Amino acid sequence: MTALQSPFARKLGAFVALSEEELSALDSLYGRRKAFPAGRDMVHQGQTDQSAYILASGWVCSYKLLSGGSRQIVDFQIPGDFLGLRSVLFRTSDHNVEPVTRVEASEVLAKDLLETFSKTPRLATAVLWAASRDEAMVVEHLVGIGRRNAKERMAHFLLELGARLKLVGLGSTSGYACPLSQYLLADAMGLSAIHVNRVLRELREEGLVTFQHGQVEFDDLDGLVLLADFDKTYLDHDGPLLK
Amino acid sequence: MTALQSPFARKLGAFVALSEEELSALDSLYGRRKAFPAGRDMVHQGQTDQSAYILASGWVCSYKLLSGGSRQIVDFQIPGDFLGLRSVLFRTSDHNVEPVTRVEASEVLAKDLLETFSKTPRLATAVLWAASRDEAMVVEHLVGIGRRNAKERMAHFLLELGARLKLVGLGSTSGYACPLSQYLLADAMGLSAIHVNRVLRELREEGLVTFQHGQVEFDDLDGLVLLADFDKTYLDHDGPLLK
DNA sequence: CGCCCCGTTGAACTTCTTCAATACGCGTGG
DNA sequence: CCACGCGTATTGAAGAAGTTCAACGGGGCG
Repeated sequence: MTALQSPFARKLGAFVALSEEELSALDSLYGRRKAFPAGRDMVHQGQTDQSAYILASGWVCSYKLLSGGSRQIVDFQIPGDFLGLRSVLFRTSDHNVEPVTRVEASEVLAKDLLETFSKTPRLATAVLWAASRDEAMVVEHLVGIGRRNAKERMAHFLLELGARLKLVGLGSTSGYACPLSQYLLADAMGLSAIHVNRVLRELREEGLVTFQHGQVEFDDLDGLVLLADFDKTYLDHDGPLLK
Repeated sequence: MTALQSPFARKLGAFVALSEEELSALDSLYGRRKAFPAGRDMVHQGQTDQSAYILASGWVCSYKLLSGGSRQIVDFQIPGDFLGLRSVLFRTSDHNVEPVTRVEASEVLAKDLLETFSKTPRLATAVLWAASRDEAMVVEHLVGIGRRNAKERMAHFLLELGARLKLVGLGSTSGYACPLSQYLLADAMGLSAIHVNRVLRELREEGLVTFQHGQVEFDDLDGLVLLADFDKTYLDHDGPLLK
């Protein structure tokens, strides 16, 4: 159980130390497992009454389109992330969701979710904690686009992604596998794809990070953290915050 | 009662038609009334265990500081807005809150809030609806900074603010009073104050909107909406969404 | 009166975008 | 098996958008 935890359990475990009982309650949450091919939207803007999902494998992005045709990616979800928590609670999806890779996700029914929460409140705390972190990340993203230049922004993004992946066992302080194209990066960072390319080259040439062939390698983690003004505290928590 | 509603009641009423009973339950929510002078932070980053507030008068902004000294304003709160709902539920404030003007706000204790929610669920729905709208606004803000140029961004911002103010009776389709300096606008839009000045001049000279002497006047609302790619639907709802 | 904050404008400069062209890998159909 | 097309990565050069530096005017307040 401990060795083969799901990414979701692993992530929650970083926030709240979970008992065997709570872990099994978590298992009962998982509904039907569904697969989605890369590229075709899972969720459309304005769609109502949809399920939530827990990502088991693969990456997705949440984005909004503008009338001019450009798009802004609001955030990425990686394995272990909860998808559509808000839209279950409020039944309003104001953005689209597109799988970046092939994706496997477990459906979570609103009923089961609420039931589990009332039976194991610590689990609810953990999930809401995770949701709160997601919100904070959107704010941090906003700050980055508004007040960081392209290089700092990219550095911060790669570090944050690394921290999140490490939390679910998909990365380490030395690097991680990353399926994002430069076009996706551009839409996330509010840049052009060409500039993304240049920025990545500069970061590489300065010996800070190498992002090539779907692999991010931190060549100088401290230097990168410094450049990005990255808050290292939540990069490094190995034990649960709440015993 | 109906004539002299608080801004908060007025806003919730736009989402959910409230009965007399629900309105009086709302009244019981309001705790001690506090006043804050302009300029001195009400909430600091990292502060724990603080109250929530409902703004009665005045404007505040929520912002984050970067190590370089620049800051990014995440959003503004106006009369009727709930302040710190999240930090009551999660007890983590990851940003600062500064009054833009002198502010009067009613304290809301977590206990009273939850109690009221369980007694009058429709009120809970209304509050969460409002919270959800706030979240959506942060996302829209992110999109604007990432993918709209300065003029479109400013236009969108002024329209959104107008829509929010109209909801609480502090504005109309022709304009509203706005205490924000060009420096505050700059920090909100991710621009320099100088460029904000230029953009405002251009918008004025093109006959779209005039922002001078603390007053925003929509000179050509349709033209502005067009320029900003503004979703007019929630600008215009005069009646409650939920009877 | 003088100070400070805010608004305003000009001019030089940086950052990022756009346009254009080339290269590479991979899968498909001939 | 190879040619072709498509999506992605890469680079150069010109141009647009926004920043920075510098200076000045006006109004409110101690």
